[in-house]
Amino acid sequence: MLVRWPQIASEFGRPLVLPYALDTLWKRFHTGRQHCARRKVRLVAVTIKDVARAAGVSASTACRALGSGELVRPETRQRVRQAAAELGYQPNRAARGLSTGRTGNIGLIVPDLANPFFPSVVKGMQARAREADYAVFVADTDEDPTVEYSLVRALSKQVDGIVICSPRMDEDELRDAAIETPLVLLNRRAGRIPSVTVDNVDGMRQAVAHLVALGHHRIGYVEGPRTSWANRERLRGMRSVTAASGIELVELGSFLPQFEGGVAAADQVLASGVTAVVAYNDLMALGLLSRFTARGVDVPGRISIIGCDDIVASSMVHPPLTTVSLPKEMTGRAGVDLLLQLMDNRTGTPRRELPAHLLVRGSTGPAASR
Amino acid sequence: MLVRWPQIASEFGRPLVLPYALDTLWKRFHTGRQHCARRKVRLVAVTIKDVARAAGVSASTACRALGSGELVRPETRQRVRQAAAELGYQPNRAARGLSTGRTGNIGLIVPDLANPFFPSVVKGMQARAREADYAVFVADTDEDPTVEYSLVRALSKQVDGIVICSPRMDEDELRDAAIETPLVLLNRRAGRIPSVTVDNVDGMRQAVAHLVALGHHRIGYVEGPRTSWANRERLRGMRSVTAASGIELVELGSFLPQFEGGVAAADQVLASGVTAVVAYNDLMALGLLSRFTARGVDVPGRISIIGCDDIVASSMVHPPLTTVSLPKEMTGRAGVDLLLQLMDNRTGTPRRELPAHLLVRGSTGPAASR
DNA sequence: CCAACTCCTGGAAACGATTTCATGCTGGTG
DNA sequence: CACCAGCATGAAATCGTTTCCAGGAGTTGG
Repeated sequence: MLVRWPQIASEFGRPLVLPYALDTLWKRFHTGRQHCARRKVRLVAVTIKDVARAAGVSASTACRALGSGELVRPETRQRVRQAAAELGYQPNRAARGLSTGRTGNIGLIVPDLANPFFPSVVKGMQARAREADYAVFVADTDEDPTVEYSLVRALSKQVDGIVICSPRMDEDELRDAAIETPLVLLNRRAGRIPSVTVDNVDGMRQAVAHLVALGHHRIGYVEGPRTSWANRERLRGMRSVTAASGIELVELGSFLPQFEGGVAAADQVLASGVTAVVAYNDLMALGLLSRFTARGVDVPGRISIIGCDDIVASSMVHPPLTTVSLPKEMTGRAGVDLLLQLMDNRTGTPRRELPAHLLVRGSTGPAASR
Repeated sequence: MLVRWPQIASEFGRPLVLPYALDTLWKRFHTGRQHCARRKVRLVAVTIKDVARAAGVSASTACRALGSGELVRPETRQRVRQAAAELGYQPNRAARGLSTGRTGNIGLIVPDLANPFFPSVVKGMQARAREADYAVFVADTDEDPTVEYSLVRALSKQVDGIVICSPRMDEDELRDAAIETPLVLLNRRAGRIPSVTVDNVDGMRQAVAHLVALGHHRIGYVEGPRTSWANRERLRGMRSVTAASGIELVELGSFLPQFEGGVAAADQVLASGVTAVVAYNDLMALGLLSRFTARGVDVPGRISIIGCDDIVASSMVHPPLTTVSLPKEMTGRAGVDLLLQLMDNRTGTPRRELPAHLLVRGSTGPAASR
């Protein structure tokens, strides 16, 4: 039901294809020439009134028929829906937003899109959000907690709820933010704020168990940022698990949670005399590996490395990295789920904890004999 | 000027901090209790009427004062702006959108967020978009041209313009899409659609010149997807440059533009007897490198590798990858620039071509003697 | 036979910002 | 003194959707 309309097209400056009945457009054009000329986009929109007219009902009935469908005779609803489909009606989100106070958008804040961990989370969020007919704004803080807070404030006007992935803010700020707008945290717990986390302690348990089985007795842990909740959890896990197995734990850091941080940590790791090391994340593990390789230290012959996250790059290096794999896309999906739940039912503190699992690849091997 | 309001807070179900004068809120609450209860968010909003009242003018004047500032006495404008600042006024985007027909959003479509090339582009776009007070919707097509087109249609209702990065659609579809909504292409040229591209031919020239200087005479090119314009350009560049230098070019592929594609290509590269290979992108180059390392082929001793893009992972491997570095964030910024330009002046076909430059790292060396 | 009730529908009033149109005021000119 | 241009301002209409309210049609029960 597409109609070409040369007049408008010429005023518009280029060819136009309009999903609209010709006479209606013509009337609009002539009754409000100036208006149309200024607001060009308007011309092509099918409104709910058009649908209502086509179905022979009022706008209010059309609205009810297209919405919940309650309080309308099934026969009427059917007629309206068909008219809407035929005209290709798509509700104007701005108008709906104005009327309902909802935007139909959700926001996602991540520390650094350049860290391959986060794009995976974004993918998961988007997939789930689209299913629920929400669109996602993504914002990046460059690992700056200050930016993080101001982003929450700025975004909160444009979205119905916000998901923050691995927030670096302190707990008070998070609480403040959660008061202003529905908020869900990923990879972090704080107060009564809904959150999706991964069982870091169990992840570390699997890593240590693997190393113990390979005969390692002295294991290093390279810390990431102290502001990271995940780092604190992983450290806690390493401590309790090594203590339980009678293994000696050497704590190193903290370092930047990036490749460079791992490079910087490498020589300290070697000097500490451990035969295996667990890094806060894969980027750092890759940094360790790179520096070891450059210094001619054999991995895993002389030292074993385990990362955390399972980013794509970790299987691209040689040897491929043994790592504690986190369900990244699932984390994103679960975050949206919780947010949706939170948005129509403000009570409660939903929480979700997802499992991690160890992925054994080439960077771990039997402990070197002393 | 924050006021706690226990009554509303209790109805709201949790503590609330309101940036608003107490008496006005009180009035609103009592005149429209039900309404307020339903539309909870509304309660805390400062509208332009509040600003107008505070400044002692009408809403229309307030609007003019906050906008262009024309047609208002400077003194009045000053007063209105101050009132707005004091009340913390933030215009309701939905209402503005309804009135102006603009959304204040722009859309970005990328083939695959998991490819580290694209997040960098996203970062650049976002930085520029925020400067212009636009928000960015990001969507991911999973390399599927069909999804790409339907995403354009879906997004176009919610945004003022769309940027597509490395589109895989064919040219006709792109043209159709560009008719419906302002559109800018990144890494692709098609018809008269505005675009930001990188000088791929010159990038290949630099790569080949480097290899020639190292004594290579027979060079391979591993193709990416045939639907990729960048791939065609790079191939074209390789052909013309090698022809001009009297070098023999071996074309291989096409392969998936991912790590796995490079792995798959590696053995064919070896069998072809070249001493150096240029890959369509870094992910593929990393795949080649990985497979070579696994087979015990010395890089760069036996064979040199050059990638393209300069993703972060390419400096994390051993040896670090020599690559044709593309200005990723700049591409994103320039894309937004063009889109902004296009949105208020529909005529013209702005184009921007950015330079590439070769980054020599460890994966290239002198040609092996035969 | 009328009151009370349910079910569906249409009219109208929001929502908040923008823009058009009308009006009052000032100052300058014939 | 009359008239007009130009400026600053306010009132009102507009965008498209949702929701409230009133009312009509039909049913049930006293």
